[in-house]
Parts: sequence; C-alpha cells; structure tokens
Amino acid sequence: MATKRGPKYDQIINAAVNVIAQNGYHQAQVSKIAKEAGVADGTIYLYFKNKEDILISLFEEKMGEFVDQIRTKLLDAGTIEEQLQYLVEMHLKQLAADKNLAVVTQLELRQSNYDLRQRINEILKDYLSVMENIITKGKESHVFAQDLNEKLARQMIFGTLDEVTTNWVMKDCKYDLEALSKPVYDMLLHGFGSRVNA
Amino acid sequence: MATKRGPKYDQIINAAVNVIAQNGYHQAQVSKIAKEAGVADGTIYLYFKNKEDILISLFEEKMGEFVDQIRTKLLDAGTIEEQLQYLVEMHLKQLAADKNLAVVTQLELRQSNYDLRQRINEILKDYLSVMENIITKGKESHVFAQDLNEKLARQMIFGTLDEVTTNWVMKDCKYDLEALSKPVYDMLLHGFGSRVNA
Amino acid sequence: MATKRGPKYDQIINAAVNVIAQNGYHQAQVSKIAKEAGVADGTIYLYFKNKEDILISLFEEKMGEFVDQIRTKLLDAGTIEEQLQYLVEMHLKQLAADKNLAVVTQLELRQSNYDLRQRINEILKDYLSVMENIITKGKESHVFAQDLNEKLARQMIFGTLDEVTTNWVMKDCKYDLEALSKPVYDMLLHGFGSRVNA
Amino acid sequence: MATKRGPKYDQIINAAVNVIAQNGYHQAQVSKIAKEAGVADGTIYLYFKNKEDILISLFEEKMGEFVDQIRTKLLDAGTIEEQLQYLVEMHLKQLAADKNLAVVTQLELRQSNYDLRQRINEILKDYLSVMENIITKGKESHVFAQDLNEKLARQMIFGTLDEVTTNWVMKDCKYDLEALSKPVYDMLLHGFGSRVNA
DNA sequence: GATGAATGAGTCTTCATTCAT
DNA sequence: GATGAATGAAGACTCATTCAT
Repeated sequence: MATKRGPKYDQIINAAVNVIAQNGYHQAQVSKIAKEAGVADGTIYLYFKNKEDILISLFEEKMGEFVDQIRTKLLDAGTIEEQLQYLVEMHLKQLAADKNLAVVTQLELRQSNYDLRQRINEILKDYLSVMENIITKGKESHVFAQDLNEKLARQMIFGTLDEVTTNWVMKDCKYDLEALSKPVYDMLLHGFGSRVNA
Repeated sequence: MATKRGPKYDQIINAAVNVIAQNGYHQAQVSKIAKEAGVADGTIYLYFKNKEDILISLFEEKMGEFVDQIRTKLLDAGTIEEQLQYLVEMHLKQLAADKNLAVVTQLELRQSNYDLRQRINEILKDYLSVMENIITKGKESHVFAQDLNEKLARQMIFGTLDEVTTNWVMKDCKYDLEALSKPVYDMLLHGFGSRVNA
Repeated sequence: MATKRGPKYDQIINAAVNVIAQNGYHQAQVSKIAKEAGVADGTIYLYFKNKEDILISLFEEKMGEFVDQIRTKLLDAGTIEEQLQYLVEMHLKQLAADKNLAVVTQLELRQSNYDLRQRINEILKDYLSVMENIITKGKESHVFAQDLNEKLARQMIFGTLDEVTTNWVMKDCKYDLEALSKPVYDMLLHGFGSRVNA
Repeated sequence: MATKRGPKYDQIINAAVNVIAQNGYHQAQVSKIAKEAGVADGTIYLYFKNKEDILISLFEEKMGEFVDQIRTKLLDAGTIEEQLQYLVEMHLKQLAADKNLAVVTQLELRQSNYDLRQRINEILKDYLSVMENIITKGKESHVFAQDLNEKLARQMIFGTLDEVTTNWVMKDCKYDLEALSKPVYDMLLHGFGSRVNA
C-alpha cells in the first residue's frame, strides 16, 4: 500500500514533472518516471497507489505550495484592490517561475481522463475559495458591484488567468508573463469600458 | 483515401459526438462509432483518413457552424456593445443547445494529444479573429479603453466563456447557461468595479 | 465466374507484372492492379477467380511463352552440348530482356504463400521436363556421364540458373546477364575441375 | 528494449521455428509463438524488438551454428577436393538433421518481405565467403580451372545445394538428403561431362 | 459486361501493475 | 524496504471480395 512520505516521495513527484514536461503526458510511462527518479519501477508502488495517484499527488503538492504562497502574500494586502492585484501577480509569477510545472498543469495534465480531472478540480477548490473570498469581501466593502455574481466573477478570474497562462505556454514561454499582471488586473477590475472618467 | 462529403460523412461525425459524449474520449473506439453510425468499420476509412481525422473534422464542422451563426447574428448588431453582447449570448446559447457537443468540446476533446490540440487551435483561430475584430473596433470607436491590450482582452473573453461553460458542463448542465449571458457581458464590459457612477 | 480470355485479360496480367515489380508483392493490392489496367476493381473478378488466380495466370502465361521460346530454339540444336548451351542462353536472355518480369519471378512471387508456390511448381514442371529430356539424351549419347543422377542434374541446372539470375536482379540488373551464358554452360558441362587435359 | 540473451531467448527462437514450420509463415502470430514458448505475449518484447527481430535473430542464431559446424569440419580437410566435399556434406547433413528448421529456411522465411530478406542476405554473406574461399584456393592450387569465374562458381554451389534441399523439403523430406552429397560433389567438381578418361 | 461503394475479419505492440527474491 | 522480470488485455486499420445499379 502507498506509504506516503519518505525520502523518495519528492524525488518521484519531481521526476514526474520533468518527464511529463519533456515527453508529454502520453509518453510519461511509469518506468520512465522511475528511471528519472533513480528508483526501480516497483518502488513507485511503495509510495503511490497507482499512476493516477502520482499525478494527483503531484498536483496536490504543487498546488498546495502555490496557494500557500498566494495566501502569504495576501496577508500584506490592505485593500481589496491590492488583494486582487496580488492574486493576479502571484498566479502569473509563480507559473512563470517554473516553466516545466506550467507546461504540466496548463497542457499535459489536461489530457488526463475525466476521473482524474474531477480529482484535480477537488484540489483546485481550495484555490477557488481564495478567489471567492476576495469577491465577497469586495462586494461587502462596496468596492465591487453589488450585483456581481460571485460564482461568475470567480470563473472570470480563473478563466482569464488560465487562458493567459496557457497562451503563454503555447508560445513557448517566449515573453514576460509576469508583466501582464497589471493589464489583467485592470481588465478584471474595470472591464473593457472606456475609462475616460475613471 | 478520405473522400470527404457524402451521405455518410455527417452520420459518422454525429455518431462520433454521441459516442464520445456518452463513453468518454478514451472509450470512443472506431468500432463503436461505426456501429452508432450504422456502417461497417471499414467504411469509416472511406470518409476519414484515420481516427484523428474524424475528431478534427468533427471540430471543424461544428466550429464552422458555430462561428457562422455568430457572424450572422453580429450583422444585426449596431453598436460595439451589442456586438460583444451578441457574441457572448450566441456562444453560450449554442453550447446550451447541444449538450452532447458541449461535453465533447469542453471536456473530452481536451484529452486529445498535443498534435490534435494544435490542429484544434488552428481551427479556433477563425473564431478568435471575430473576437479581436470587436475589440479593435471598440477601441477605434472609443467605446473600449484606449490602453486595452487586444490580445489580453481576447484571452479574457475566451477564457471567461470557456470557464463558464466548462463549469456548467461539469455540473451536468443543470442550470440555465444562456441566462448567464447578461452578467458575463456586464463583467467583460465594466469589470468588477462598483458601478455607482457608471 | 472467371470468364478467362477477353480484351482485358492481358491488360490485367501485364498491369499485375508492373504493379508488383514497382511496388512489391505485399503492396500489390487488387485495386492498384485494377487502376493500372484501367478497369474497375470488380472487373478483375470477371476475368479471374481471385487474386491468387491473377498471379497463377500471370506465371502460366509468361512461363508458357518462356518455355515455347526455348523449345523453338532447341529445334535448331544439333548436339546435346548445343542444346544445353541454348537452354542456358535462352533462360538468361529472356529474363534479361524483361527486367520487370525478372523482378517478379525471381523476388516478388516467392513471397507468396505455400499453396501458390505449389501451383507455381506445377507450372514449372513443363520447363523442368525440357531440362530432364536433355539430360536423358545426353546420357544415352554418352556425352554426359553414365552415373549422372538425372534429377540432381536437373536441380543443378535450375538451381544455378535461378541463383545467377536472382543475384543479378538483386544487384539491380546492373551487369550483362546474357554474357554469363558461356561460363555457366562450361561449369555445368565440365564442373570446376581443371581442364588442362580436356 | 530488446535485452538479447537470457534463459528465454532460446526458448522463443525455438518456439518460432516450430510454430512457423507447423503453421506456415503467415499463420505464425506472435501470440502463438509466445504460447509455444511458454511465456506471455509481452515477454517476447523483452527479448526482441518486434516480430521481424525474432525472425532475423532466428536466422542469425541458426545460421551461425550452421557455418561454425562447417568451418570446424573444414579444418580437418587436407585437399581442396575434400573441402568442397565436406562443405556439400555438412550443408545437406545439417539441414537433414533438423527438418523443421529446413522447412523454415527453405520455404517459409522466403515469404518474408523485401527488407527482411535483405537482412537475411547480409547474414548469408558469411557463409558465402566460406565458399568463395574454397574456390579461390582451388584456383591457386590449380585443382580448379584457371578461367573459373569465382562469383559464378559460388552461385553454382549455393544454387545447387539450395535447389536440392528445397526439392527434398517439398517432397516432405521423404528420402535421404545426406546421401546426395557424393553425386552433388561430383557434379560440382566434374560437371555433367562424360568421365571416360577422368 | 462494367462499376466502385461497402463490407468486416484479423494482429502486433504497449505499459501499468505484480510479486518472488 | 527495494528490485525488475514477467504479465496480458485491448484497439486501429487494411484490403480481398461482393453486389446493387
């Protein structure tokens, strides 16, 4: 049975990220991950229940760090506007910082089957609640529109950040992703409308 | 060789949509599609080069109709605001109208391999250019902000619509997707900001 | 049922030789032969029972002409030595004259299955009997050794001519095959032994 | 990757010989070979790259033993005549000793495609060089005719032995192949000519 | 006689997982 | 705990042949 945690647990997770980023999801065989991690094929199964468990754990681990970083940064934020700005910034900054991970989460892991993606969505919920929290507080403090649909607003934030990052990855990460934080933040806050009187 | 078009061409495409929607991408064997279409396995290969070609053609056909519908509707639109509104409306309306197709485009087809998704992105470009056209004209007519980044704005529109639709599909299409057109349009035009003075 | 003979019978046979020579045995589909012959796939089956029947008929036709040519030439031969010499000459001469046919009989047709090759051997018997006739008469006239094993001698003639021709075909017919008639004839008549006192 | 050699490597090779001999080349499925060898289908691929690799390796292994046996025997040969005699003897003796192998090499393997046969010809070269060596030395020692064409002579030896063996296999190995060594040797050395004064 | 669209049986190979050592 | 050899299920595609027109 999968005895999570151990010296080799992280080795295997990181090996999985590299193998998937370099070979693609469908060419990321367990034996390849084992080799990259420097362990035997069978050893994988001492730490993970099955292949899917590697991928879920990978997402869990990396997403955990991802959200923790953002939460920490948000503690410094005074206003709602700053919170939204920091969230956008941190989202793009962190993915820009680890391109292999970005390739895996934006492209490769989406080739997983329906079940795995359901599990990934479960893990994402923690992150989505951070977004919803900002939205709720934004409405309470009258910074955001009173008729703002919270769920839709959350989908707009996530959908936009996701699409922006995916486009960057598909352009081989050639331009500065982090630099897009400001305009993205502006669009989320003010939309496309003319800001003549803003 | 694939002799596209014929009475059975559409049968096969539609069979593929149903089989994928009901069984999932990885359980959509060619033999299952053939059976659903009421033809022999070999007949598939008189109309399509290989399995991937069925999926690409499926996307091409359906996306073609999709964009045509939107283009037609936009002809009636006077103002830029109406154009944006109609685009959002038609996008959600059309996917709401064919739930099997929505499942296939929002969930199943994304499990395809890198190459197939590249091909799909090529086909999407036509749709994305419709969006960019609205944004450009919106800036020219000073309805949209002059400093609006056109590429990012397009990514925001598409990312938001995509995320909204995907969430709807993952909730088993239980609620009224089309009804979200107005709030989504509002958010795209005005953002989250309070509209006290709007 | 196969209504042998007709204006298109020969067209199809010759198309088969060309298609097999240019594409190889395993790439010589019925539809390709039909196209080369300028007829519809189904038309093939008005003249031949099945694909195997095309190949057998091909061999039958071409082998018939082949043996007739040799028989005619042998009528001019006075001595046994001349008969053996003419047989070797004509064998190599005729295959050298039609390289496509040589490729088909020496290389491609040998990839056929056991049954087809049994049928081909039946057809070959007529040719082999020509050889055996020379050997028998050679022994009767004391030109050949009295203890010569007739069957083995026939196998030596055929095996040698076949190997010589196959080697020539595998070297892309680059050298003059017919020029080898004399040394081959000499070896068959006198063997490898020194001819100091011959 | 094919990790050649191991306890099961030979099992699989020998199973392939039996399966091909008993079922014919085109009915020798990998699963049938695996079953005969007493291993799982997948195990085949731990030892061989693909099906073709089994057949090439089979030929390589068996041909290697074949040539080694002949080379060893030739070491005992004093004269050129003895060398030629031993080569003929060993060739026929070894094929007579393993009828299944004879069926495979004389009949079934020839149904392989062009590429495989090219590979087989490469392996054969080693054997052909043994023959050429005898011929060259035979000319140097004036045992063979000075005007003997070495390449043609080699083709005569191989063509004759091959045809003799194939005829024997096609007659279901019903007679004594080895007993033909002497007359075949005689024909190669002296040809068909009358030996009145020999 | 001629057509050619339709049929459908048949097989090699991969790779996640196990378990004896 | 660690190993890695062995397992075996599963699916896309080809092409000889038919038969309605």
